[in-house]
Amino acid sequence: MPELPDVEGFREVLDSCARGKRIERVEVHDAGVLHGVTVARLGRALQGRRFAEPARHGKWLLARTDGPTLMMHFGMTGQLVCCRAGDPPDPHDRVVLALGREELRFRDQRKLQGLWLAEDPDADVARILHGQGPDALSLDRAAFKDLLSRRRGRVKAALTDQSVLAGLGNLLADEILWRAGLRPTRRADRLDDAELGRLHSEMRRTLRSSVRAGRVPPRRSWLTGRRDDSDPTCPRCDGPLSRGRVGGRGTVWCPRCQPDGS
DNA sequence: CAGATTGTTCTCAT
DNA sequence: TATGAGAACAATCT
Repeated sequence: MPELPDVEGFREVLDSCARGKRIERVEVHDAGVLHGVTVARLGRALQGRRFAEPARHGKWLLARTDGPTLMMHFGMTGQLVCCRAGDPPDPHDRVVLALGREELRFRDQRKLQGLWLAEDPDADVARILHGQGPDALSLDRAAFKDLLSRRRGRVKAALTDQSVLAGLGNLLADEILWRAGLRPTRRADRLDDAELGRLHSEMRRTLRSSVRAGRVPPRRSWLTGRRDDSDPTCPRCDGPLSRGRVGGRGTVWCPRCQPDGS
């Protein structure tokens, strides 16, 4: 689930639930989600700290405090939820930060990613985010075109490569390519200027609507709302959608609206 | 039971 | 050097 819009939603959860509040207690229910930090060290580093304004880069959420920064990555199934203290625990609540009346819970079924601690909020954040490309929402048209036109692989692979631009996942990439009318298997460096321009506009439009919805909305007018149908049809032309594998991920496209050649 | 899954990362091949 | 395929990771669901 978590792509840029979901993580932006978690950032809002963090902002409204935790900003300005003091971390009274750190409960680690499953140390398997901690990366490069022990339970004891995490507790010592966070206890007594106050949350500051959170930030996001791509799919990373940065929970800043008046001390270290807690960095979260949600993998495929992670979420950040704000509960009242004493709300019934979910079996997948891996880490709970008690804030007084509220609790911030890092909930994750599969534990593919998790929590990192940046004790030095400048150096460590930079180290952990090293290799991430620019955030997809902050990329202007010129920079986007420049980035994509240097990629010789498939355009979908470029869009979902976090080192090229950060934030797009499998659903968003398919949705954006469908809207732009581009086959996911097209080589990025063979897209012409108009196609790159379209791709950039559709990326921004799709991201904006998705951020508003807190996820890539499965509306029937979107590709995302059709991709799990047993015989999916294109919301635009009503023709059958194709399924395949691009860059190792399940990919859906419309053979009519997303032509093969250029 | 086999196969699939919205994320990342690593290895090996091209 | 850059890409791509496939596996691995974990825990389900179909």
